[in-house]
Amino acid sequence: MSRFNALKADAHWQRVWDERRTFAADDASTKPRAYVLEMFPYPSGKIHMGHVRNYTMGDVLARYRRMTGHEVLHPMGWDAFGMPAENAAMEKGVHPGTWTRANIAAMKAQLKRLGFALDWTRELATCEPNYYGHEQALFLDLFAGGLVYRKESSVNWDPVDMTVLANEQVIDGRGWRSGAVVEKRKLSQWFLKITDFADELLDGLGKLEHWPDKVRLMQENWIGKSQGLKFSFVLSSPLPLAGGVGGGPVATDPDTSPPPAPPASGRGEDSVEVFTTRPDTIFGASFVAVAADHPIARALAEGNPAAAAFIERCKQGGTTAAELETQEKLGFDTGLTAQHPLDSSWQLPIYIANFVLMEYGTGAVFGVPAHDQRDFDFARKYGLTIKRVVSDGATDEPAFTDDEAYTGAGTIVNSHFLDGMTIEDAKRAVIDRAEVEGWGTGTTVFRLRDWGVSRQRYWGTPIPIIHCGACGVVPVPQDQLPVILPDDVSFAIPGNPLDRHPTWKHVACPSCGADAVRETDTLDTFVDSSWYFIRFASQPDDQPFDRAEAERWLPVAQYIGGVEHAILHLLYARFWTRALRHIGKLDIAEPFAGLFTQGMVTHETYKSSDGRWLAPDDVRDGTEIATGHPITVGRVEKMSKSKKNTIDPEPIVDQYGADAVRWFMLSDSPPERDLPWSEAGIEGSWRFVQRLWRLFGADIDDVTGDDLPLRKLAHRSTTGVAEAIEGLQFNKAVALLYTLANAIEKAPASADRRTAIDTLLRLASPMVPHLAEEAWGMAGREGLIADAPWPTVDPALLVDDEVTIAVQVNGKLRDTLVVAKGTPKDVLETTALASDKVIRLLEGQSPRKVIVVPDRLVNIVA
RNA sequence: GCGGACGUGGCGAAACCGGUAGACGCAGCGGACUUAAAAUCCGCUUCCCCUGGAGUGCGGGUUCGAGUCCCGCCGUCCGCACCA
Repeated sequence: MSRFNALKADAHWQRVWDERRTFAADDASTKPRAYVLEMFPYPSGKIHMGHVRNYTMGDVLARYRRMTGHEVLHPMGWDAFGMPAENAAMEKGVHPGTWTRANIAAMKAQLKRLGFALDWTRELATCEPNYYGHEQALFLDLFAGGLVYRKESSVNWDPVDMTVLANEQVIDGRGWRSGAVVEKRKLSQWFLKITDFADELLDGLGKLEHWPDKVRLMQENWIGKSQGLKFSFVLSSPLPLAGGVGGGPVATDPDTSPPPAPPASGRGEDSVEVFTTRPDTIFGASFVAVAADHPIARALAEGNPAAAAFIERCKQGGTTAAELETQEKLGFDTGLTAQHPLDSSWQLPIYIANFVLMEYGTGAVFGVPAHDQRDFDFARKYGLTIKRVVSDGATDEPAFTDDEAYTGAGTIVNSHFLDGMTIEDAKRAVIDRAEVEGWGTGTTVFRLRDWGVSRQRYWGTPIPIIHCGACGVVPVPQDQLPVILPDDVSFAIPGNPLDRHPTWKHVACPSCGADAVRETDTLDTFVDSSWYFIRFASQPDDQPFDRAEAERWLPVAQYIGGVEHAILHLLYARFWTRALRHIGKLDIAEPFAGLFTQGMVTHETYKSSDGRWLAPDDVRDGTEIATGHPITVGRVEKMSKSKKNTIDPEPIVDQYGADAVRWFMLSDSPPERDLPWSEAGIEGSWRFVQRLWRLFGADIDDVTGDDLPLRKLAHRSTTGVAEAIEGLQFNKAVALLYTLANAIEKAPASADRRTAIDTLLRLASPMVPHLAEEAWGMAGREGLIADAPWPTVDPALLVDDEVTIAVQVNGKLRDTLVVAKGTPKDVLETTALASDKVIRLLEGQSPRKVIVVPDRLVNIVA
């Protein structure tokens, strides 16, 4: 019998699936629906092993759901805007669109070769006007709904590339591409009001039962809800102001919508507002500190060179983790003092401090050195009072002699009316009193910031806004959408080609007809990926989606992707979905009912004798092929170009076929953990594919006879594999299939064996679909196995009538008994005590105690 | 610093509610077939001082019984990070 010819079979069945549109989802179907989605790829040009693993997992689930009678939506598209296309344009002189579309074509061909059960009729690319035009419409809907605003904000500016960089693109203070020192610049940026949904997004996490705890926790921390007290200290002397500092820390653009945040300096120029989560320690305060860019600091700097110099110094501080770790707490005594809200005779010094962040809370804090480590360090350095107000039970003395701050539980002391209270009670008491007396309010503060979506880039969705000298910000009218990116752009010089395009940005104001200019910023590509799963579910020409149609598919039943998207993408998509609900476009709260984050594909790393990284192809039998020198084998790490330990899937598919690659992706490692790629592993997968082929191809006509144990195993395997796939435990499903295949190979010919082979074929078909179709066709079966049902299970065959009982003496295994299931306790005990080994161990003594667990074990305590 | 996850053979890993630790795969070893090799098939494969003993990172505890539960360490990885 011949080998399984994967190359031939793969191509054949992929064509058949395509021609028959086997995996096109039917919107009109009455079957239960299952929306299975993997995170769509960025079209970099080539798929990598991570894609293969991700899409194989989704594919097995999608194919399994089809077999269990679901109408499955399993689409694929392209997250096609983004910087790499512009970089390619700059480096190779190719248009970003040309580059991107060629990459899409290449990657689509690669994906097709893996035989994924995808509905290609719904393919979309975010860089096409028929996608981003609808996104512009949604953006304007959100704008009309009050969820979009514009304000000036500080950005990372690369002065060489003349563009804004994301925080992730700033490495040690320099642009990742240009290497230029990044500047902070104030630019007018568009923001989405994700903070309006902070509480909702946080609460919603609790209902996402089918999400990994890890991701929920990460989002919870990211949203960062803190409850406490916001209150004002009255300044003891008026600020030496030159014309006033204005309302808040952030000067607002004249043409903006109202910014959501109230001015941070509270009641005006004669007070400083602070936020604290520890109002219970209010009597332990010994100073007030404001951020370097706080209005008070800025006002002071105008007339005080020393203050100005200090603020400059703060700004130079590094922002990397390591720098923050070691950076000294620095303060500048302003000479100003603030009056304690509960004691008008108590004056606290006001410092400008480098550890206070303008972005969080009110940009000002009060310091309680005894019970906050940072305040403690600061107080030690500047000789400020350290007063105990929380007792750990050891002492109540106000003099605090410990070496570090005490942040644990305890009783409030040295605090007037709070004395004797617990921390929680004291918090409540101070907030109540502040609210009654009117100097503060109980407040919730979030770490989450509004989402800045402006990017000074060409290859993105144009923000559909027109700036008119007379009318201000004017949305592009719906009938003028989409705002299409011009094709005739040049990347010869840095900066945003849209901004310097000769004609594109010049338009008549839709409102008054005067000369006006388009917004030349484009949207963050995370906007594109915040709603693509809705467009997959419904894609009419005249609107972003049909509400009823989308609601029939959504939410996504199972979403699968990398954990690197745990926060940004998944939080933005959750926000966008809730924002659409808020404006009445779609009544879905959570876009992804189930989430699974898969592990990476890893590989050994190799280094030459002189320390160069070597690719797996450069290495054979512990030596470098080119030089013959011995190599060192390094850790197993994530595949990366820099360490040269990548394996390109394409030649692997050429050599072993899609099914062997798919099988390998599912074998051995639990899907959420890393999968170490190995040559031996793919060889093993290939051998198993061939073994299956031999099993399926054997002559099995006209055999009769029973094989009850095998029949039972086939039924047990069917439930086992089903449970494993539903739980996304593909490694367990694979192990069960090996076990079943092993048993079938060993079993003599019988009718049960023939049926077991059919069962194995169906159970394995989601994983090795090409082989399964080929075997199915060869056996002369009707239609496609892709359309065949999952085997039915006879529950009676799942129970064993014989069980093996463990016989322990003092908890150690000494013997086993095979007895009928349900054998009564006393019989088990008698049988166990009659065991030769037990008799020998007991040495004639009678047991002190015997524990019997029916169908499980007998433990004899001697 | 804060938060979290994880530590089981040479390797990837299983082990349900506390009940026979190591299923399944890889690698390895022995054998069959072959002129030979590949492929395939059969068997072995946690360790040791092997009629027995030890063993799930280390040290304690609870229990008739602990990989699983509790306490304390050690280590690895991940996320956030001057968050008031």
